[in-house]
Amino acid sequence: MLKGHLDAMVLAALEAEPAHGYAVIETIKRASAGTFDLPEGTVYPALHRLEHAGLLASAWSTPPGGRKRRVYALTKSGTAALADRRKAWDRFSKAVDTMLTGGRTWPA
Amino acid sequence: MLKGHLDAMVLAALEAEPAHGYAVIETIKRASAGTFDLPEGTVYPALHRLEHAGLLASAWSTPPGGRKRRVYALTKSGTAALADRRKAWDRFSKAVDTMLTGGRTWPA
DNA sequence: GACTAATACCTAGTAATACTAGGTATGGAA
DNA sequence: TTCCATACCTAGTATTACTAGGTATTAGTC
Repeated sequence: MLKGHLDAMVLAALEAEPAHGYAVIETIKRASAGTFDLPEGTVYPALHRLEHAGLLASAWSTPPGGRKRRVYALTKSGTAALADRRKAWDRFSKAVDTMLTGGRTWPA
Repeated sequence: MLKGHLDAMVLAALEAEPAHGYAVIETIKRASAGTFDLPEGTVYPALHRLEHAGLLASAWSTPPGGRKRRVYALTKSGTAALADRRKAWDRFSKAVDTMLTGGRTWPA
């Protein structure tokens, strides 16, 4: 349902500050008002993919009295990629909007 | 890049009037101002899929002095599906927008 | 102390999707 | 007659997101 734009959302979730996988899921759920309640099997592989592509870097951390977490942060490439993805999304969504509404105002 | 929303666009392209595959490609290209220049290998299988799913019906036609074409039209299910897809797109795109802009106005 | 829920990570396998790369054929223009 | 645009098709491929499992820790409850 959201194929192809997951990466952009994951990168965006990490823009403000580095975070671990579970937190990324929570952030996306909250920011999308529940529309995107992504399963872990979707997000963890995506994080690995993005790290492998050099857009994210990770490090293990163990907060005081907490469990071990892998914290991901945007790399320089990741920041650039996010900017690209935003532009791509903008073009993409405008084009789909035009296609689906035919230029009309969407009836209430 | 547009995975998952192709069907909606194909259905929308056929909403105004029935058309054949090649025309659907042209319609989408024009309506999206060139953003979506879909290869035939993407659109024809999609038309077959949608017909198989009962959302489209097709008939061969040979216009005077023209080649044989397969003309597709929305079925009743197709019209309903298009309405659903539009709503889904609306929710989806709003959620991604929020996620990517973080509620901020997008800087120029 | 036992049990449960929430947190936190992971992977193998699967279904679907869109695309690549081919192929066929006709009509009109150069 | 050669080429381009039209018009259709399919087999195979890469990618993607998801399903369905598994492991482990911490905190709270009974």
